[in-house]
Amino acid sequence: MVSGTHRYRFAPSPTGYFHVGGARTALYNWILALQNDGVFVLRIEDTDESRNEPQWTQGIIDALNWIGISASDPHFEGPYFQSAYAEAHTAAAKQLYDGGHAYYCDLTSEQIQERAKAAGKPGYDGFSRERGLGPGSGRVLRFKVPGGNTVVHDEVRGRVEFDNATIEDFVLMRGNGTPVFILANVVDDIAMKITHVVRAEEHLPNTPKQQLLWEALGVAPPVWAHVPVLVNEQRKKLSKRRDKVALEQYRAEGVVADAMVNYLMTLGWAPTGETEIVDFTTITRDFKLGSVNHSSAFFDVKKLNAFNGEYLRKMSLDEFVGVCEPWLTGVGVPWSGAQTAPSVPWPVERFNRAVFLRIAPHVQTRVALLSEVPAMVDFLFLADAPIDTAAFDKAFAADWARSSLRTMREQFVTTTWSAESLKTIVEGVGASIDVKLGKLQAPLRVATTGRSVGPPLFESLVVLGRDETLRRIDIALARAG
RNA sequence: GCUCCCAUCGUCUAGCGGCCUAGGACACAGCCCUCUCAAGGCUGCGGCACGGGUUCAAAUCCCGUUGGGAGUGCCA
Repeated sequence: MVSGTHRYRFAPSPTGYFHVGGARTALYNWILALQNDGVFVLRIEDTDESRNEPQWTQGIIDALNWIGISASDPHFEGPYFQSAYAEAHTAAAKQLYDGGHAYYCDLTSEQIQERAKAAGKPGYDGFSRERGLGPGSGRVLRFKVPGGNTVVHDEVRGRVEFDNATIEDFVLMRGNGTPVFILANVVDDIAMKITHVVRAEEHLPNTPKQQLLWEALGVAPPVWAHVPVLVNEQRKKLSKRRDKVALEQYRAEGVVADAMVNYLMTLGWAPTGETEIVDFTTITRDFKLGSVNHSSAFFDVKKLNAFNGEYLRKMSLDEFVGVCEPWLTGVGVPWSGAQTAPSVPWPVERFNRAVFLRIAPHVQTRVALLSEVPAMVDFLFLADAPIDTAAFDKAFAADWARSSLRTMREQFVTTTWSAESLKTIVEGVGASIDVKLGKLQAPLRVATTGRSVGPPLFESLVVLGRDETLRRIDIALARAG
């Protein structure tokens, strides 16, 4: 086993928004580094020039920072850029070639396919192994896979054995002289003294190749750990193309970091105890690679949202108001990169923090996502009630609707402007015409808030104010005809 | 096709040979609470893929079947 400092790494390629699966893998590595007082190395694998965009790198750093993996933490190292290590990759390739572990091949992929077809076996058949070709333009460098077996010792899966005969002589250097992922990855891991490679299960099949490379390079392989992949409803690996996987998107919708981290950690692993809602300290204390599940896990947005709702409700009022702010003002949270800030439904100058503070306790128990907050309080900051036509028509369909609303209005003029007295008035009106409060409040609610659902009505009206309430009732009465 | 991985409620999981009549959470349904909607409380629905072994005893160990998934690029 490894002695000395544990060095973990997270090696994403900057090819798009930050993937939730990547977030989970990063979290595993981070937690392990924290537990062992080790190091979390961030390496940006930017060797495929065709797919890389520089802006994604900052996105990765921002995303990591959001979930608590801070670049300024002493356990954090990097970012390193794979592209900066090209010389080391080339040198390793030469070492492998000189040592007889690799050879050049000039076959095109078409030729390889033809040979495979003729032989009835898929893959490259080692045609150039003994041809003694030297380097040259268009020639790829291939690894000479030795005979025998390769046994991978995996921290989550145990012992996995591969028959080397099933591993073809894979490419190390492209025809244009650039290294491919598998070589660059291993060389970088060696250069960065990585001791533990914790990554998604999709990498398990090429682990024997990497292990062979470590050995050919004369270095003892790291501890491997392959964690199950995250899948969609169809049980397919989460993909950027067809699934909603961008961490930034969940953030923009109002998922808070703690909820995201907690939820991600319940996928493939579970905290001990009765509840799944646990803080990060508990997670870092209890997490064990050995207890990570072996099967893929469905990334369930519904459950994520439920977690988020719990986190929101657990906050103090101040905290809650604080996290709501960006959705109310359009500023406050760094929607970095290509992510656009949410649009606020009212003119910014109409927003009043003190007013929101009064209604906030009632919205706190009613939202799962922060992005749902504006629609719940927009009636307070819009010049007029944002009338939902269908709700309006339905509320005013009853024959008692207009008359009862008029009666309420009359009494609203002189009453004490408190939730209790408003409720008493409405109840009184209801009793006189034998209509239950639940039904009777509908016209009043739609007239003043524009919607059939929302925060408690009387508290809302108190915050709205007497004058505005009366004005909106008049408008609604006129509209109802 | 080949290689590898996987298999407990619909979903995420607890369980690592007897504490299991299989526990929790999300979702769903009902009830309570209630000015709408939530939140909260209670209740319910629902699972060890199948077949063989091993054992006094198997969800737990072994083998097979079936079913999923991943990999199979001069992508990472």
